[in-house]
Amino acid sequence: DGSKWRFLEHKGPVFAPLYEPMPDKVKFYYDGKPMKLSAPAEEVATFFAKMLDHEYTTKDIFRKNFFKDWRKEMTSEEKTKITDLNKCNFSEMNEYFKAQSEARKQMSKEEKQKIKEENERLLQEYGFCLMDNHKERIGNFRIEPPGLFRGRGDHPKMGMLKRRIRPEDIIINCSKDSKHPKPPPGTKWKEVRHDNKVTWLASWTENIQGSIKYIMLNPSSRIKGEKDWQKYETARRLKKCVDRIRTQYRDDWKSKEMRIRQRAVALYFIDKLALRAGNEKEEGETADTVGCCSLRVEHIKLYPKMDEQEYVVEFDFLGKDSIRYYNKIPVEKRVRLQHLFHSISSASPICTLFPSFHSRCPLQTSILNKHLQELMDGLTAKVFRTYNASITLQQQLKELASDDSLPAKILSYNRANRAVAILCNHQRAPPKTFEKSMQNLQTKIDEKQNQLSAARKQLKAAKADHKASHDDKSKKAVELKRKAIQRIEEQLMKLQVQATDREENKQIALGTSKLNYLDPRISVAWCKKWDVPIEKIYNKTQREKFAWAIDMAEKDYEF
DNA sequence: ACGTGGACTTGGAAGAACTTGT
DNA sequence: ACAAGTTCTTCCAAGTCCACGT
Repeated sequence: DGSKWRFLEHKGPVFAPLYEPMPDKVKFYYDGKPMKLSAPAEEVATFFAKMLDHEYTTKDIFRKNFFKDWRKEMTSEEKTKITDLNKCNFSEMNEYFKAQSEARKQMSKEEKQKIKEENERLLQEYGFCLMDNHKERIGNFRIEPPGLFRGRGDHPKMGMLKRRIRPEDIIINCSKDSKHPKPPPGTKWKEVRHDNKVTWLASWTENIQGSIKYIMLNPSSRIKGEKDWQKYETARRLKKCVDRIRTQYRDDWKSKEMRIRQRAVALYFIDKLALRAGNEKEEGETADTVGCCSLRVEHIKLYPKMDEQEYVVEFDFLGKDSIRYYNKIPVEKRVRLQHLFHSISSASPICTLFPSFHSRCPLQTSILNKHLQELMDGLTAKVFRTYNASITLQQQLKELASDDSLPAKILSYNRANRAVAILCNHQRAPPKTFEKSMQNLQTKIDEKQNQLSAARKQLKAAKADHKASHDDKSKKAVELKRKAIQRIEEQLMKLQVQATDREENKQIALGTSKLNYLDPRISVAWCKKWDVPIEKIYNKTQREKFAWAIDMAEKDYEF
């Protein structure tokens, strides 16, 4: 009936610590002269000071937005005095924070232990709730602290002040018959409601985009786990009818109706390239990123012939989180789509790729999803990502499966995982320490190789010795050397595998696919089949999230 | 039918915690 | 014991999709 729980009790959120004013000796300078700031202005200044080493603070938009919002917190005198951000010197504040974090690192064991215990106490008190007779872990029980908004990519709002959230901003959601959370002394909640049609425990409206933020349960909770399971079951249902759907959209490429042809091409891209749906967004409110339906002419190039291949489409656009998507694919004969090639050559680059000439509006995700819903119950664009990710993992694991050593098996698994991450375009910035850590590994490999050749020489010597003397002692020595070589060879192999894995993973982020796209039962089954301990694949958090799958899947599980 | 707000999933980066080698 | 390196956890932004109201 749409209700998500019958009973819900919790203690409410933990608020961000109050602002602690700077010690007097830490000065802010305007135009070279020290200046004491009012507490509100000083607090916002510290947000900027903390980020001084970050590239953000050099960006024009960031500086402009910050300065505008900072001025709103100033007293009228401050406002008249401070008129130019370039004349502001936050470096003492910046050094103060660096010193503080250094001091934190240098704390004694006891002090660190004390902090740890305090955190643990907070977690025990606020980090859990009671939902339908189960104690469940809350995902984010701390309210986001105030600070400067950091968007990704070219975000027009970067640098704006994210304001402090007070109890008066918070809506609490819990059972009527539960012990309601108490607001801090002298304050009130915005509202206490009892809505069991939703899963969140508390919410507030954030001031940058005006969107709502929630406090929800941890992925290990029943409510998230069931949903996750359901998601993979939907993807498995798609597996059963994907052939039919593919046949249909190929047929639709020939449709007389432009609308249907466009829909079919979009669907093809979503299926083949695992593109996101691409909802329309309000212009100027966010970074300019696109998905399938919001692709513009400027994002693709068509090559009637490229190298050996005919009809190549080149994609180059910024997707979610402003991550660049770049790919070239030869399209199937029938998708050489008259209309795609036609309309693109004449259209302006900023036109959407799927405009509509006959109806007023371009292809929208809602239209696409409505169509998908008719093809299969519960089918939406993102199900294709889940389906293609999971089926790819399963296939790759079949191909890569081997009776190799454990490290080799894990390399195989990571490679399969990597194939999925590449499909979904999950990229990361190469780690700052990447080159160095590769070098270190190489040094280790070289050392191991030297060790190996030394050991081989020793074996030879031992053999010669044995030949000469033929006694038991020398025979034993030969055996020992053999064993030593075997051990070193294993170690060397392990290092080499590690190096390969790391190199291949330089710019690939495996986490997102592992956590959100791969049916965990595939991995559990693979572990059981090949005798790989599940801990090698999933860490503690991941095992908690996928507890349902670990319980459920046997070695013959098929996605 | 359409547009908007709301709820929930997905995403990479940064910071914290742990491990390893010296 | 400690510094460096690696892995885990947290953070919070940015998507998807649906329900609801007009």
